[in-house]
This record gives sequence, C-alpha cells and structure tokens, in this order.
Amino acid sequence: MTNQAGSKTPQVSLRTVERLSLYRSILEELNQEGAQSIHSGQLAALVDVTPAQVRRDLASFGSFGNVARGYDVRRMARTISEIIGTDQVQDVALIGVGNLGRALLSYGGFEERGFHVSVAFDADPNKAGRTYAGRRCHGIDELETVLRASDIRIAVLATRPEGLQEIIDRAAEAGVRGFLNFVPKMTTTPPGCFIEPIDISAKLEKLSFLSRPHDESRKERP
Amino acid sequence: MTNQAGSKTPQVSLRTVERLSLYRSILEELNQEGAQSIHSGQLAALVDVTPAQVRRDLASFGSFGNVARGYDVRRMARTISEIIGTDQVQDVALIGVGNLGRALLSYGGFEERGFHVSVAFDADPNKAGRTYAGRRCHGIDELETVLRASDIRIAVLATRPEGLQEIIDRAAEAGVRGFLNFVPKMTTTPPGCFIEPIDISAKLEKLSFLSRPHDESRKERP
DNA sequence: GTCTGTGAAGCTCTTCACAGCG
DNA sequence: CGCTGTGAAGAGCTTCACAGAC
Repeated sequence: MTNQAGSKTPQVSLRTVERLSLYRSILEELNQEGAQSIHSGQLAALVDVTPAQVRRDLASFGSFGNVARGYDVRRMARTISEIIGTDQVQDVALIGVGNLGRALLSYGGFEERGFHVSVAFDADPNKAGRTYAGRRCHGIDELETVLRASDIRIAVLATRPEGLQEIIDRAAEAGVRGFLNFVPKMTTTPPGCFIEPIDISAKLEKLSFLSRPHDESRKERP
Repeated sequence: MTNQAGSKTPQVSLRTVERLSLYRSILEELNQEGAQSIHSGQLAALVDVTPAQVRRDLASFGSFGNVARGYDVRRMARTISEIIGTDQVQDVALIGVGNLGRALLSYGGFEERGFHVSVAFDADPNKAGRTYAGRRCHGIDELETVLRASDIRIAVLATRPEGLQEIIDRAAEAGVRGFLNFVPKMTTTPPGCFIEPIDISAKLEKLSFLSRPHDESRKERP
C-alpha cells in the first residue's frame, strides 16, 4: 500500500488516532472477555461508526485482517498501543493541585490506560512539600529540575490562568512535548509541542446550542 | 445564499459553533477592556485561525460587519450568546459527586460562562442529604422529580461506569437533552438527545501519539 | 487604499462499491 | 457465499481571491 517510498511518514490522520483510542479500549475489553477475533462490522457497531471507517482506520497502518476471522483482538490491541505509544507506562506531570488537580490525582482511570501521574507541582508555597494522593507536591521553582530528572514528556495543566504561558514555556524547555490543558485560556504553543485544550465550558456551550428547543434536522452523534 | 426556502434551518456547522465559543470569550474580554470594534484579522490572530474563517463563521448567521470598523464587539458577543443559548443563565445538574464531581462543583468557571450547577445527585446514600459547595446532594431516587422541578436541560455525568446508561435514559425521560459525559464508557444516545464525551485518557493517548520521538512533518495546532 | 461577504477552488475525511481471497 | 482492502465518488470544511462598500 505504499505510503511514501522509504520515508518515516506514518500518515495516520488525527481523526483516526482518536478513534484508535476507542478501538483499543473496546478491544481490551473484548480480550478480557475471551474474544479472539472480530469483524469490522461488529467493532463498528460497538464504537458507532461505519464498517468502512473501521477497515480504513485499521488498514492505514498496514493490513492485519484475515478474511475468514476478521481481526485478531489481542494483536490489534497491542499494535494500536504501539502506534499510540502506550505499550509502556508513561509518566505524566500534573501542574496545579487545586480542586481539579486533586480530583485528577485521585482518578484511577489513567493507570488503566497506561499513564502514571508521577509528579505534581503547585505555585502555592503552602502546597509545596505536602503530599496529595501519595504524590509529593513540588514547588514551581523545582519545575525544570524534577521534569528533567523524571524525563517527563506529557504534562496536565490545571493551574490558574495567570502565568500559564510561562509554565508552558518552561516545561517545554525542560523536555515536555504534550500538554493537556484544562485552563480556559488561549496559549501559544512552543515549537515542536502539542497542546490539547479541554474547555469544559465550551463543551457546555456546544450542548446548549445543540439542545435548544427548535433544531429538528440534526444528527444525534456529532 | 439561500439556505432552504422558508425553513427554520440555522445551518451553523458544529465546527463553527465550537469556534463561536472561542470568539465569544475573546469578545467578552475585549469588551471589558473597552474595545468597541474589531477586524476579522485581529480576531483571527487572537483565536489562531485564518481571517477568512472568522468572516465565514460570523457571516454564517447573517452579516454584521461594517467595512470601515469591522465588527461591533458588544453586539457580536450578544448575538453569539443568543445563538448558543447562553444569553440567560442555564441551570445544569451534576450527577455523581465523587472526586471529579466535587471538583466541578467548586469550579467557578461555569458561572462566568452562563451556567449554574444548581443540583447534584449521587447514588451513594451517605452522600445524599449532605451539602457540597453549597449545593444539596440528592439521592438518585429523586432524579426525575428534581430534574423536572428545576426544568433542567443539561446534565454533567461524573458517576461510576456502572449504571450510567440507566441514569442517562432516566434523565432524558425527565427532560434532559444534553449530557456532558466524563465517564469513559460507551453509551447509547436517547432520541433527541446529545452526548458530549470528555475522555481524558483518550486525549492523553492522542498527545502520546503526537509527541512520540519521530514524527517530523506535522502541524503544531491540531 | 482597507475590509467585508462570498463564489469557487482546494483539501481532508468518509462512504460506496467492488475485486480478490478464503 | 462473507469479509477485507482500496480506488473512486461524495460530503464537509477551509482557504483563496475578488467584487463591492466605504
């Protein structure tokens, strides 16, 4: 299927990657339940997309389907993990230990999916040195040192809006490449980095728009 | 540009709505700072899209720009609020008062954007009756009664995965149309409803993919 | 000159539909 | 048969580029 000659282009589209996460968690479940293989149509029904979409997504990094049996559940889950980069547990930093930050520290869901929040930071001197959900909270002044020492590449941002950009820039300088940003504030992305914003209020606004009284004529699963 | 003859189709695309949220929060800020009007290029720079995109988005619900002055900041913010449906404060229900739920209750950002978490529910009988961040927590058995009494149309889901679908179906039955779902579990959307999933681990997986070592040749702002 | 609103082009992602294989 | 992988068509969104207004 010839991507580009001898190039390093993986050419998996972002939309595809987002669905790969879905496929993987479903496949992981199926594997638990003892399923060996699955057809594109079945997987499609479980994640609510078309069978063609599933086939294309899975074919986008090579062909793994067997005509008779469909896709090997275990193998496909493993392959997706390798593509995403979660075949080994990754350490993640949490910056900002306020209400949301503490909730994230207590949240068990990350571990299941291959992420471990190993360090926490907060600008508040009263919080630095304390322990939250088993993790010691460092002061912001230790940001570079600790990030570098732990070789952290992904950080979750849950600070106040003030000074956010500076924290991003410093973390990027210390080797962090991906930021999951819960702070509703526009940011500038340092070169080579990626910021994934989660603006909860914006999602509510989207829902508000969708669920206004009128507005027949719209699909349910946007 | 003729949408459809005399129909009520607003035909604002979902992508556009998501950007409208952005525009609005920026416009609100600008208004605070005393700005009267703004050009598409300036707004575009602030939200990191092309000027053409801004013009098309804003033109998608009628023309409001003045050639000389650009767009009226105050008026545009108000118009967007009307489109989204946040021109009046909307009551929102929180279902599930665990770590994440409590963090959301303490989060002040909703009020600023026109949402008020007015009621909370939890399946745990120990939590029902207690008060969190000033809101009384109801038992799940009161779901229909309270939702109906408050005429709630949007709910935030932060429960355990078990029983999630039943809660969604019951809430939908009680008039809720939009769900902001933090629970990482596949759900079936009741007819006429909208579910906006926020899967934090999936976002981390996306970042993990993007920030793998290789992978030159990719834009920074996905 | 500057800036908006918008046809038309371009691009990306999705779906169709079928060859090929077991 | 039924299913995968995929060229080709389709749908949707973005950008270009320019007419018209000032």
